[in-house]
Amino acid sequence: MKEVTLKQIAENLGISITTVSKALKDYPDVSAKTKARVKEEAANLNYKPNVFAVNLRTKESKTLGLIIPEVVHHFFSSVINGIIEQAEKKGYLVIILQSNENFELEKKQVDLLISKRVDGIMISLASTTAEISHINRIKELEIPLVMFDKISKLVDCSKIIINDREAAYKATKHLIDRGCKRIAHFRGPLLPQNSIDRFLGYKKALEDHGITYDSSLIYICERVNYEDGRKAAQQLLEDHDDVDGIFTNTDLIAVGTIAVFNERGIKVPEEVSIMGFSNWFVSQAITPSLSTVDQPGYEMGKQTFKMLRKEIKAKKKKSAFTPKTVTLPTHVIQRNST
Amino acid sequence: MKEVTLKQIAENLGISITTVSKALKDYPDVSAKTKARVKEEAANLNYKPNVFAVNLRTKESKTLGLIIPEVVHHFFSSVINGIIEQAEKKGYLVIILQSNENFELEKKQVDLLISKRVDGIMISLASTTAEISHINRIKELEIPLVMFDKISKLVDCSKIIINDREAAYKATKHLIDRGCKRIAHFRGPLLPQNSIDRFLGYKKALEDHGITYDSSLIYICERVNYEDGRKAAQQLLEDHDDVDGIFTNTDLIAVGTIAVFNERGIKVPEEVSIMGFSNWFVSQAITPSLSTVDQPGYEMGKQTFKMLRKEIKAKKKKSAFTPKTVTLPTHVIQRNST
DNA sequence: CTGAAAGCGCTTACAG
DNA sequence: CTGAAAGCGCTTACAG
Repeated sequence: MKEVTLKQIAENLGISITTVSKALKDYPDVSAKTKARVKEEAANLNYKPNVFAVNLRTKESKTLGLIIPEVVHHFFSSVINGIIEQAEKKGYLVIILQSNENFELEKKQVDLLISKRVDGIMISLASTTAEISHINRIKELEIPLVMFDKISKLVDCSKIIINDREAAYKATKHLIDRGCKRIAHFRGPLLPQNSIDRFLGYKKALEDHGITYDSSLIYICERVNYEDGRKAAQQLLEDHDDVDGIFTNTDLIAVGTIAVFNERGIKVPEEVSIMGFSNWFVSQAITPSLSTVDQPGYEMGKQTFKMLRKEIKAKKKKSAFTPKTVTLPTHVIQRNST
Repeated sequence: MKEVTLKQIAENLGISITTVSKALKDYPDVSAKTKARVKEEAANLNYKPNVFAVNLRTKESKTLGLIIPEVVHHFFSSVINGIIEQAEKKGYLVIILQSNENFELEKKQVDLLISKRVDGIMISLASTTAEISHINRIKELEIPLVMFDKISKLVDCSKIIINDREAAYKATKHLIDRGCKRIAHFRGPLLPQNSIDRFLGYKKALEDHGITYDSSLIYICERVNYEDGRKAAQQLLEDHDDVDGIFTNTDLIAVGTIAVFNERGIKVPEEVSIMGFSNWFVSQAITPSLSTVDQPGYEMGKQTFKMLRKEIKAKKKKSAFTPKTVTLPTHVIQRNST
């Protein structure tokens, strides 16, 4: 099957390639009659423009790049969902890369997307990302860029986030309101801003409510997953016997914690209240169901794409674009673990 | 910042574009000395070939398309993970589209990927896909194609699957082995092959073990999710009081079922045993933990990409390629719900 | 209203 | 060993 080109149509109709091209794009300086003939012939031959040629001419690919720490992840996959749905509606396709929380891989992936000449990049940083020169290179090349969720405050670009500190404050306050006096925190790694902010929100809530902060109640979960939650819970049980509340960095940690407590016959929430973060599907399915903070993944994806599109449009019109930060609301969801 | 092109390098060095191009690609007919000079200059200027031009010339995009029913889905996101990891290693990027189990959307997405001129397409069909002319069009255009998990037997292409019938047979037999005599099946929709096969495996297991098949014990879960599982469970409780085992089409249905039973004080597995399918993360986290069948998502993604790559390579060499079907092994995982 | 021509940036068959 | 030339398929400024 031979590919149909403008040349083909032009020859069939005995007119020039230029006119065919203009007719198909509804240029005003082509007669209605010619337009009709061209369009009919194009439809008959089922003409589809060669995107490779169009890309080369227009210097646009109508393709966006997305770098995300993990794909098998309720929250991030919800973000993907929000992004690709919106993008498709507006004629953009999305290349998805997974950094696997790995800084080196993330750097390579940024290079890959740049050399692919995507029209814009969306990124949520890996937990091990220690510096941001690779991100700044995106800015230098003037490629539209939006960061979401796991951002760096050092990069001057649009950001779609939640207020992690405030959300963590609310979560911790919820434990305090439920009567907890000695509250541990299973936090994420040291680098990511959101893990820092959640820790700070926790600490502030304690201080504001007359509870002394005790650093021995802080446990670090490097991979922020179920296994880490189990380990932290086991360690906590060895170290302390007076903890009556735990605020975890994310739901999976809380699920691991509850699993250990269930196995050991420790009653949740009677003996210890547990608070998750993110509202994964699993949090409503376990027993006891998990109180948590709702983190709007789908909406975050949607807003991320929309912001990127604004920047792309501004760039095309060569009009100025000032990066904006959008903070999405969160709220505590009370279930049976608190 | 001006883009660096071959022309730029050629001018700087006072040689032709042709020679620069050949030097960078290590053509044997360029002197070692010239190659060295060209490579040095290219490195200095941080030259990156313009992919748009390369695509146009080589008629290759080094980009693949993936259409998947749902992204926020443990199994499918694992498949995505397997695909994009392998693809990236081999220099391919992947555009991901979500059909949302919608036939019409799936058709449009196939068109989109075709017009994007991806080098190959990987697809898992939507549950509502009623006919496959859109898939056959991919074949007609000679675009390499691999189907996985939710396939159509009518399409002549490579497939990466599990033996759904056998897996369902094993799952049902497991319930029988655990002493169940009256076993219901919460099945998926009527169209998808895997939902049909799982139903047939269930039926066959009953027959082989002297249990009469009773169509009133079959409930259809259209969206195959938690809510559907809850509804089916509630309906079952109204219709029957003698069921002692349930085999569900997928884990989420089982999770919804267990939730209803927990709320009503029906003991699992003492009164009813429940068997899931797919081994989602959630199945190990709930109480009681869910017995299920392991469905290797990551491996399926990996094999899907590998098969597609073989076909792409064969096409490039214009050598014949015979579609193959790979069936991945599954096994029953016993936990506390049976 | 129509079309010749230049050009996007690369690759490669061919001549010398 | 080097390079002029054609060409991938499109877009668009310009001339008529």
